[in-house]
Amino acid sequence: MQHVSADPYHQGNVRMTLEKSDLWKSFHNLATEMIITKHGRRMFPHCNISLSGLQPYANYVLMVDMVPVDNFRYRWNKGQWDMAGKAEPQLPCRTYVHPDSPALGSYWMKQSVSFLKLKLTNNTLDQHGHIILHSMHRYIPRFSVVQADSLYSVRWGHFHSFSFPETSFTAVTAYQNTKIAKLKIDHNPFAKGFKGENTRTHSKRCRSNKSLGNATKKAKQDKDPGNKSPPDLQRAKLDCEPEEQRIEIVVSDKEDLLSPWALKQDPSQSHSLHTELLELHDHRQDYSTEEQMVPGPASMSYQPYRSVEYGRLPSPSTIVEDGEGRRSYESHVPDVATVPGHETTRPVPVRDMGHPHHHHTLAPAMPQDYRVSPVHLPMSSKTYPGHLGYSYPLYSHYSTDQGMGQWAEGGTGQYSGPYFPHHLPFLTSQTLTADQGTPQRSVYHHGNITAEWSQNLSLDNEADLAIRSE
DNA sequence: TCATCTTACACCTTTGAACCGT
DNA sequence: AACGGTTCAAAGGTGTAAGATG
Repeated sequence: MQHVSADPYHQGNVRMTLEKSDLWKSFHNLATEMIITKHGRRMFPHCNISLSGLQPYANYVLMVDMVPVDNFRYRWNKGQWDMAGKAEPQLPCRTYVHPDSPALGSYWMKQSVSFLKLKLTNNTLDQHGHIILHSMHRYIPRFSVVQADSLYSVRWGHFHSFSFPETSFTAVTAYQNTKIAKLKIDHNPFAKGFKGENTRTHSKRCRSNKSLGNATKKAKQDKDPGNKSPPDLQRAKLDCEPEEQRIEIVVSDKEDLLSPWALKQDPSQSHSLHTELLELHDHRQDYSTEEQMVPGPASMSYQPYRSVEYGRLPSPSTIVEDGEGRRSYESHVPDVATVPGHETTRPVPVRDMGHPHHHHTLAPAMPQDYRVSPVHLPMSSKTYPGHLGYSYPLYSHYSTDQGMGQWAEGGTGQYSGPYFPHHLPFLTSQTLTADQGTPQRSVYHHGNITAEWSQNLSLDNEADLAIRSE
């Protein structure tokens, strides 16, 4: 198969559209909750996007990670979400790489891209590559498209990052809002067993009135329909992070952006703001990337964008809405290739991860600090038509107050060294797991061992592409 | 006591192998 | 032998209830 590398300086205008936007909005209007479990739970609705504006014969890697919306912990109280203090220290941020990555632009644009198999967990020691989240914290998925011929070269790619306000959610271990649970039952085919009140199981499960479950008890509290919004939600900072690591999120309550928190509290204010910005300013990075927040329909009269060209001015952008309610964001930012020469050549000690001053060692084109990003690779990255493949999430930044047990403990596939290869600030240290129950490819990326991994990856990708081209 | 988390469970869909007919 | 359709069992995705935990 012939690979044609696109001129990084003349990339097209990348546009991303959220599929099933209406469904997302339905959940968003009730304050979306996503169950997280020890062994990992899929999202519902799951992330499904479509892409355009890619170069058909250039390879791209698609990724998604979960960005904390703010720096608070929440609690469900009397039918509404209340702030319940400061957020827990940030966990090792994992990035889920779409199992088809890398693939040609034509492949990504041919059909919508599903992140169905992405799983969320609250298990900080998870080794299955699931995205680790804190319960009772709020997140928003961030999709990233980077032109790269392999995961190996992602580090040099130019990132286009997109977020959709209606996909924000609160991670929970059990549903707090029964309306959310009901909505999930209504739309998730796997939950059909819970449809209808007259089912055998339902009557069986309701046999005990004195032992009402969490959600049942909460249902009584739901009598109060007003989901009030913490006023501070409109502007919150991750001030638990060092200055350089702060993610600033500016959110207005225009339209339904975070509406369960804002509109229902005081509808009169729902249209008081005519700006809708959600900026994720990650000051840690000095790299070139674009991060774009797709606004709600009501915001069509203006041009909100979140194209954060770190160190550069944001560029013009266009909001596009099709007849089916899908919204997309088109990037007009001229891509600027980042070159390896921007990186430092000094290895970074593990203990310094998350240090406020480490950002100078960053690669120039990563949405987060991926210097210490152990990569999960499957035994094979092959995916077949009609079958979803494995995931090989990347791991991003740590902060100093995060437990490192996940990486520090010994054994197969465990990181054991204090340094990361200086020439691989992005793909580093290990392959922890493939899929559950799958034999692990354990490679510690030091020196020429890295080349071994690279070779394996390359071979897998070649085979993958060959299969797809058939 | 309370909020939150974990686990087991029944029910369901999805998946893929086996089987059959053409 | 190859292909396509059907069947069926296993695997795995759901929310709920009940108990555990801190």
